[in-house]
Amino acid sequence: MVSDSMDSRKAAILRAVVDEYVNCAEPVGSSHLARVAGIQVSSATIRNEMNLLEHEGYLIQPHTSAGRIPTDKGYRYYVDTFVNDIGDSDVLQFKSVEEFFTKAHGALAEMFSDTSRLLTNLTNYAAVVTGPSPETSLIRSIQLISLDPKRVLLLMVDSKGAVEKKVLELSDEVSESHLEMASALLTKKLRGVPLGSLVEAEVSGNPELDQLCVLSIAALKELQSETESVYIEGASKVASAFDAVDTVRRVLATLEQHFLVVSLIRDVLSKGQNVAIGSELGIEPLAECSVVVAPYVVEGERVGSIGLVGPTRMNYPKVLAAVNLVSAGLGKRLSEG
Amino acid sequence: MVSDSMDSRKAAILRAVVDEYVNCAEPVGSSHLARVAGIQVSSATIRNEMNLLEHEGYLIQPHTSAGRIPTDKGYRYYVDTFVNDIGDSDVLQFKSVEEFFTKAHGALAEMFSDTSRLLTNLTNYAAVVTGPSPETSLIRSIQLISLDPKRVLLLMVDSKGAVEKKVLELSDEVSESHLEMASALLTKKLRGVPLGSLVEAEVSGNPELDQLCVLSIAALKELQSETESVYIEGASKVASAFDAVDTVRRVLATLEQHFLVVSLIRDVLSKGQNVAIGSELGIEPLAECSVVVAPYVVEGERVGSIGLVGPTRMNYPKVLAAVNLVSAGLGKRLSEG
DNA sequence: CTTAGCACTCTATTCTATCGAGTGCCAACG
DNA sequence: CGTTGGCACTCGATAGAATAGAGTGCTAAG
Repeated sequence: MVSDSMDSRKAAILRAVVDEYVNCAEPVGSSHLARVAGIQVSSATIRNEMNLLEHEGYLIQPHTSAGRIPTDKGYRYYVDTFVNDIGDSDVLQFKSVEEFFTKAHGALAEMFSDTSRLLTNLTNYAAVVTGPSPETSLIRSIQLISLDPKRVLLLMVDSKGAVEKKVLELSDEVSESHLEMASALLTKKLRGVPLGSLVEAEVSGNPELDQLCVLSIAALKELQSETESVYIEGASKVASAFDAVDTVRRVLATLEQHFLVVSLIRDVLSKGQNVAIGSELGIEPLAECSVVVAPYVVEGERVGSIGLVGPTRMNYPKVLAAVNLVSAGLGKRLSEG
Repeated sequence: MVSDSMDSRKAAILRAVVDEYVNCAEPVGSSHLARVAGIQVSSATIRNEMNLLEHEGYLIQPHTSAGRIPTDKGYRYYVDTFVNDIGDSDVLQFKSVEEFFTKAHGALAEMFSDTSRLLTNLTNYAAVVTGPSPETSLIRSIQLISLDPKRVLLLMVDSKGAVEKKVLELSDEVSESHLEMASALLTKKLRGVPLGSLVEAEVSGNPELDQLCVLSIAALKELQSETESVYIEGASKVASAFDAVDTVRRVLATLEQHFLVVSLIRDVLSKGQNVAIGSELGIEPLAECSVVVAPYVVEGERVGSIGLVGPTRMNYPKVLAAVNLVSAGLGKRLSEG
């Protein structure tokens, strides 16, 4: 990496590139910027700066002799730096959100799916709303049962007697005795632990046992995410956001795996972030997507979260404003009712 | 239209064209059929027959010197004629459906969305499950209130005191006095009628009043559809079914309008059909789609329905088998619980 | 009635030539 | 020394021309 000296002019240029690219979806060139943006230098100077920005990893050229587009790092800088400039955006939007929440009524589930629809309509991206987590039940016991040499059924019984199950796919065959040992070990370690607060498996020495434990804990985490209620709306917006039908398919297929989306949102929030960009998501099929999330607060407690999924080339200011507005509105509404 | 004499060989050829096109998604030519299908005549003969089938409207050529693809009419004939040949399809599928319903558990809503997911996974098309209609409430009164010259708010109060509202968009301006007359007329005619069994508006003589009545009744029907619970899954399957991203967007946007989907399914069933093909749907953005539906029966009563939405180039035998299997399973499961 | 043969049509593919947006570099300028 | 106009260069996108081949309709013979 080159000496990152980000003076204010370079920052302004980076910002202009992001804004322009978000609008037009086409690589933006130096002369275009000189004309459009409020930057009072010649295109040659802009070219120099863009060159630097490229070497520092904020921009790339899709091919020589095209304009430039922001990298994930570029978007990240944009979000971190310029987001504070943004007031709560349009008044129009503000009013319609307020109106929505004063008129909203009906059951909780309806409230959430309506909120999800509101979000997707406000922003034209796909929206996610997670409901409050089910009361955290405690793990009582865990059983691993062989289905065939490489597939194992995980049974979890919780403190209320509910049984949840999940199939593990192993990479290597495992003996019955190992299964029994792992069952005992997991039950001993996890008994009384709430499903919501699982930590990583500690190493037990034996590699085969470890494999089982790691897989089991991963499966338990999935279970938790699966039992959470999720409302996702706006599939058609995904189809508008990308022009490769293949990307659309990949993204939609991923969004249909609710537990993935839930744990994605959880991960982002747990890092204290509210934006995750492209590769930062760590989910290959969503490499071209960004996620903007916010928790909503009822009686001082974060009970759930809302989020938007769109292309990395996303209108961050607008989306951040929408997410903040809606999460505040939702929290307030739920605190009253 | 030419003298439709559909002898058995022509029917076999039509069938083979549909089968082949469903598989390969490419126009099928005469020589290809002569090779692949179990038809023991030369390609020249097949060509002659295909020519006839085209003139009779069962097939078309996308362009001269491409193979042929079925028209909506072609699919219709295929479905009406050959569907009885089809046993309950794969045993594998049968078993997995049975297994699903013996293991199924959880709340009603969960049951429906799981069923929807089952359907979409079995078939690789988008699935729709409608829950039981809410207890049919009776209309108590109807009020039309002017918002601005061309927009009117319809208020409906039902027998339980619940208020539902809907905005009507008029093509012509309407006077206050007409609104009052229409309100009175509608209330008189519809008082005590269950929302579910609205019939078309009868003519009252006055054209302006009629416009209002027709619009109001349409709005009330929409209201009914909107309050029905719907579970739609498989957006990503839509993205796989079409290769024009624009078509994908259109179809997904339409599927997101739940009331449209619900009334579509209702319409198909009310005609005693269970398949609607392309233009038969009467919904422009779904012109390239087909819908296969089945009601499910609990304690002798049709309480809801399930359906699949895919491209007209859909695997009808498989989908019909799946729909029948699942509706039977769902009905049985709900009758027990 | 069926079928082999053939001329014909028209899309899809490939290749080439051209255009132009955008760049990097350099020399001149304030 | 930062800024700017000028310029040669690169490379994708677009348009046109040539070719290949799949598939047809028709005709004449079996």
